[in-house]
Amino acid sequence: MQSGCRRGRGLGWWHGHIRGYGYRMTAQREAVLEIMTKTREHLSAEDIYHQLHNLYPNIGLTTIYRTLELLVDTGLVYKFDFGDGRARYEISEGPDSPDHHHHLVCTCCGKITNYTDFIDKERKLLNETEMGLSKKFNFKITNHLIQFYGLCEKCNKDEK
Amino acid sequence: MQSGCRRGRGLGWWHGHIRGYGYRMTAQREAVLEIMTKTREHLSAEDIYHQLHNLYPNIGLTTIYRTLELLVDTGLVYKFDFGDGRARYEISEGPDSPDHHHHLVCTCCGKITNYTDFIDKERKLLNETEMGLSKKFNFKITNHLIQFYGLCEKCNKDEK
DNA sequence: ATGATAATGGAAATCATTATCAATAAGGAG
DNA sequence: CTCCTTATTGATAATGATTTCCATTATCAT
Repeated sequence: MQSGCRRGRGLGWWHGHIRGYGYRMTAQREAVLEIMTKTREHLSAEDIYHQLHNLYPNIGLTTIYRTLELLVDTGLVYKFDFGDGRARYEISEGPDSPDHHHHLVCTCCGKITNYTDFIDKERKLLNETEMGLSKKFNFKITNHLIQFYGLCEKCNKDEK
Repeated sequence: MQSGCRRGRGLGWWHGHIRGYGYRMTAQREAVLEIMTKTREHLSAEDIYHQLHNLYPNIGLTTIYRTLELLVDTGLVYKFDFGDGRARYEISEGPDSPDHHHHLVCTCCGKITNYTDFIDKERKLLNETEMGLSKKFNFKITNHLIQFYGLCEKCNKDEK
């Protein structure tokens, strides 16, 4: 994939990105990114905190929050609200990446299912809509959110 | 419109709905609905609380929250998260109503703009997507959320 | 009108997220 | 490589929206 970009010192590909924004690279930020890139789950700040606590017993929850904010601001991470009262984060693949996906949220058990199907059609509609709305309302659209809610297979069965 | 349904006693059209779910009709619920139906704004629980405080000085914020939860559960009201740290509520017109709309959220000043354009195209795509996803993941979709984020006309100007 | 029970409201509790601030560490200059 | 400026960290306290508790009150079927 992008293995050709690896440097001898084992720096993550995100170093340049972070430094480019004028931020310093720290072990804590490294650690958070390490975790984010290795999972497809939708972690909360506390999830990350707990996972890191083994490796870095002294890392503070505050730092996790601050780091996540930074990562969201620089576009490395997406922040989501699935309605369970805490924010959830996921590494950004960019809206044009083939990995770009949206979410099905089970309103019963909270399970999140990623889907990539229909993304192309969605993207087409979204582009049209964004252009139309931008023009009509003079609204400069920078982002969008699509989410489906319902019952996952398991909860749907259990309900009967 | 639906004025033919009015009864002599001035009961809101929602009485039957609420009673139908086995809930009692109270002055407080009446009052919250009264406000919700008279505005196109996206009120928070506290907004409603303050607006009601003039008429019902003794109404409790707790009751507002409980009432809103009830109204959401019975489908009379939609609950939204526009990212400003508090839930916002809006009377439901039903996803098939001609008043059904989605939202543009200004990430700078928080302004919410309703739009009804493109809703038809959206609905078409959403239906297809919902059917496809339901089948593929055995996920029973009951609801969806679409939101656009960006800068409203004013904030976009001010930024320059 | 009466009684069973749902609903209310005020205060206290939760809980995710932020603010504060002294101590620490990153990284550019020399 | 070392020093120094300044961003970053982490422990703790604060915040603020939403919930929980529970004694009091109001609804409505009978």
